[in-house]
Order: sequence, then C-alpha cells, then structure tokens
Amino acid sequence: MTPTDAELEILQLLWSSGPSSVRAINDELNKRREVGYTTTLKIMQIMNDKGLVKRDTNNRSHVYEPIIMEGNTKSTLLNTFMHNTFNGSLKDMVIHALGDGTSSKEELEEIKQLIDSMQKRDLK
Amino acid sequence: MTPTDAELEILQLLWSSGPSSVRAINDELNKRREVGYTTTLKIMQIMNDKGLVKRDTNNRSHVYEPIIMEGNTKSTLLNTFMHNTFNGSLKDMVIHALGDGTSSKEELEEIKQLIDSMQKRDLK
DNA sequence: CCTAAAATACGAATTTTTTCGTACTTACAT
DNA sequence: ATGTAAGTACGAAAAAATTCGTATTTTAGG
Repeated sequence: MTPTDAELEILQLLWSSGPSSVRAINDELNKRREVGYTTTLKIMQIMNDKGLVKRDTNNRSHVYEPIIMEGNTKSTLLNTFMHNTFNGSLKDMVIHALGDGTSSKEELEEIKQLIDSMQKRDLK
Repeated sequence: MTPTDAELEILQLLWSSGPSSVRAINDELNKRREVGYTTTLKIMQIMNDKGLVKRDTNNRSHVYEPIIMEGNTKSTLLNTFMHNTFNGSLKDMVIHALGDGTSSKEELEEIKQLIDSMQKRDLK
C-alpha cells in the first residue's frame, strides 16, 4: 500500500532519522509548521494499522520504525505520478524538470553519468 | 491554481484534443473506466469556476477549453511532487526513474541529448 | 405544438484524508 | 500515596475530492 502525503512526510523523517517516538517526529514537523501532537500520533497509528510502519510498545513512549522500503516506495509514487502527469514518459518529465533551468552544471553532469552507467549495465 | 487528479485527467484530454464538449470528454474517459456523465460535467463546471478552463455557452452543448498552459501546469505539479517525495532533488528522482531499467536505449540517449542542449544553453 | 432525447444546474451523499478534543493510562517526583 | 506531566486510544469533526441523483432547460423532429 502506498502512503498519503501526510504519511509520506512522516516516513521521510523515519527513513532519515531511524526509529523515533511520536514526540520526536512531532517536534521535527513543528519546525516546519504547526501540527498538533495528537494529529501526528493519529497518522502514525494509522500507518501502523496499514502496515507501513511497526512499533515497539514495550516502553510507555512507543517507538515507530518504517516497514516499507524508501526506494520501493518512492519508485512506486514516481511511477504513479509520471503516469498521471506525463503519460508515463520519462523523457517528457525530464524536459519539464530541466525546463526552469535551475539545475546546476554539476547536477546535469551527474545525471548524464547516471544514464551512462545505466546504458553500460544494459549491455551486459 | 493547481488541478486535482480528476481535473488533470480531463485537462490532458482538452490539451490534446482541443476544445471539447462534456459528452466528448466523458466518452473518452469511459474508454478507460466507467464514469457517470454528470460526474464529468461537475468536474468540468468546477474547473470553470476555478478558472482552469473557460467555456463557450452559445450553443446548448457547451464547449470547454483550457486556460492554464500545459507546460506550466505540469512543471508546477512536478515541482511539488519532487519537493514532497525527493526533497527537491532532480538527481534522486532520476535515479528512481531509471531504477527499474525499463527505459529503452533510445530514450536514454534522447535524455542525454536533452541535457547536452541544456548545458549548451547555459553557456550562452 | 408537443414530446422525447440530450444538456445543464445544483444539492447532496460518499469517500478519503487530515486534524483535533477528550478520556484514559502510566510513571515519576515529591 | 498521590498529583502532575507525558503518553496512548479513539471517536468524530473538518476539509478536500469525487460521484451521482434529480430537477430543469433546451432543441430538434414529427
């Protein structure tokens, strides 16, 4: 199953920070915007019910940890988005991504090298 | 303002087919899945209220036409998505897009050339 | 003219997601 | 032991998006 936007925002924090309490996550979120503690709690409970995360309830303060993998999850989200918005065309998507010209020369070079490495892999 | 998913699906048809009646759009949608006529009508009316499209009401069957531009709209959607999912990193997004290895050799080559043309433009 | 087919208008039900209030529980400090 | 601070549980409100039923209007054909 695929996360909603609110769930994804929390998942990102769990992926980068590792297992965390609701308090820790809520504190992080509140650095960006005001969110009630029970709101964060509820989303994390829902994610637990859905099987997106698991939690350790041994201590009073429960510790949550992602079950779904970051890479798989993002690839799935990307595929859905690319399908909905660009009719599945990676090329069209890249065109729009490059369109505003905010990409640095270095970033563009890195991406070209990425593609090169993909092409080499295909040859094997 | 940015379209919802249902709105985007209809906009894509309007962008590719040009000004269309509700009937024509609903017929197209029903090639993909079952949608009630009044559902399509309602979404198109909402888009008109929001200013995403305009319509010609001179004839009984109203003809809708996009106001927002395809390129701008997709770029905005892409930026939001890239921000939410990849922390704004184009490179990370491309990594995941290439990850499944379903891109053809030709497509990869085209994308590299796209990047080359971007780099050349930067130099000017 | 009158009717039937095809459209629009519009409110409202549904569905999904997000937010939060309140009740209850736990543990620690005094 | 007991009050208080910090948790959890949970229902339900609020918000956003989608779907559709029904009433009304329009118009072309007979």
